Amino acid sequence: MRIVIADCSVDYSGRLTAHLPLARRVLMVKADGSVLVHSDGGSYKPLNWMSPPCRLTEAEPDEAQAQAGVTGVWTVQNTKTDDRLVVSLHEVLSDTSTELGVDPGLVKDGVEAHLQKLLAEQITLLGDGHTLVRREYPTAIGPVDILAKSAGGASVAVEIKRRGDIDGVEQLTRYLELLNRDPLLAPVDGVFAAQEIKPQARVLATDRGIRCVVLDYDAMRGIDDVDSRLF
Amino acid sequence: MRIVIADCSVDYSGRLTAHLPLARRVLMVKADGSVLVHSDGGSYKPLNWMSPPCRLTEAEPDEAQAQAGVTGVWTVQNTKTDDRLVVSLHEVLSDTSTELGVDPGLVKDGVEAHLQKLLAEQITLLGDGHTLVRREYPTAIGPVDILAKSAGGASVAVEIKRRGDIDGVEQLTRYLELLNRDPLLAPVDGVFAAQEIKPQARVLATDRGIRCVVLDYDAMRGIDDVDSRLF
DNA sequence: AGCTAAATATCGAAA
DNA sequence: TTTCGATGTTTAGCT
Repeated sequence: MRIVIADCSVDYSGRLTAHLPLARRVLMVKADGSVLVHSDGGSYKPLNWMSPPCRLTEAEPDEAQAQAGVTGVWTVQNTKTDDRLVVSLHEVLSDTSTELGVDPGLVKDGVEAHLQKLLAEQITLLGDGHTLVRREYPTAIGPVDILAKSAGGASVAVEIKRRGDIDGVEQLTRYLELLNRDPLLAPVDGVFAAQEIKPQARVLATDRGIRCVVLDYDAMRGIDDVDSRLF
Repeated sequence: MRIVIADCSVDYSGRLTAHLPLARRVLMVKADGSVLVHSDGGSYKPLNWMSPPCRLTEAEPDEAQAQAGVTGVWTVQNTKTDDRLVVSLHEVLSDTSTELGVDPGLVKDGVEAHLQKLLAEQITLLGDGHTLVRREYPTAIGPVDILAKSAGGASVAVEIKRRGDIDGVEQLTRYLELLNRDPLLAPVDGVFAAQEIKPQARVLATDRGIRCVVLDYDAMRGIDDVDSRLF
């Protein structure tokens, strides 16, 4: 990992073209040759960057560039596409390199897959007497998160989201349209289950006869823990 | 901008919980208090981070932590949510601060609006004899990207995307339904135009009688350049 | 302010 | 390998 702090201007060309005017910035060069250009604000996203696979070449400025105060030019060329990042360095305040080694990587917990697993285990959250048919029930346009049966024996298709948006309702609507063509399943009711359901999504769902269920992740995880202790 | 290179472990809790085992990493502390944890690989995305608004507090390790080799603990707390990032520092190799100032920001060029402009200029890409009626043709549920007429005089509504997804087909379907109610326009054919069309989107479009057209951005831009030179 | 769509998205799993 | 959906998405545009 090489970190350079310098006054620089940056030009990118690839899917789009973009330009960064001269200013003081942090340049991060990773071991794989990728380059990140960071400012002292904004989010974790760099102002500009080049993703691997790519190669960094350093060159002296030509006469006109030198005249403009450029002391060095970095060209970062993607080795598979024609994406290119050109950094024109003016004053360089710092240039240090450190060996970091390979990172052991991130351990995550608590995503949508977990929600699906938990709801499958606690299927009666959909209503008393509900039973699980299967998770990832396959259809021609993709798998339905959960297929269940209600106490009355009707099929229930469940779409699970962390954040319930209009897109999710549209998705479930398509599944329902398809599933209801299957005489072995029809009629199929829809349930839109999410940790948080946006008002517009709720309105659309209700309008289409789709039931909304808000999932309490912590509570579900808690019950899961209790089960783990009991068995 | 403060940059620290150190052996550290990191814990995040918020929307999810995540843990980074002890390893050598780069910590970037921006002027707004946000923190980025970078390794020497991957993309521009940090291994872990805290977005502003947030506050960084540094503390001494407790006895147990000190016993484990921890020399300092950073707690980065989001000031609006209960998201929290905890960095346990072991050996610190480097700790430097630099004043960067406010960045003038990125200048972009060449996105979806450009695709629309190019297709309007090269409307015969839809088929011989096609003529442009207008871009951004207004309807009650929003403007259609392009309205054209085919050689046979039929109306053609075009939805343009950079990446053609199912959403875009749904959007075009809604437009077509509305436009076909207008006796002055009906019948209106649909064309789904994108740089890249996902298979599922293509299936859905075809099923609904919507034609798919893949746009070659570079070729269209090339022709545009030729035109620019001629006139 | 709130919502929707795009992104040089990135990332991971499944087919 | 390609495709597809999720993301602590982030970001920009619009109502």
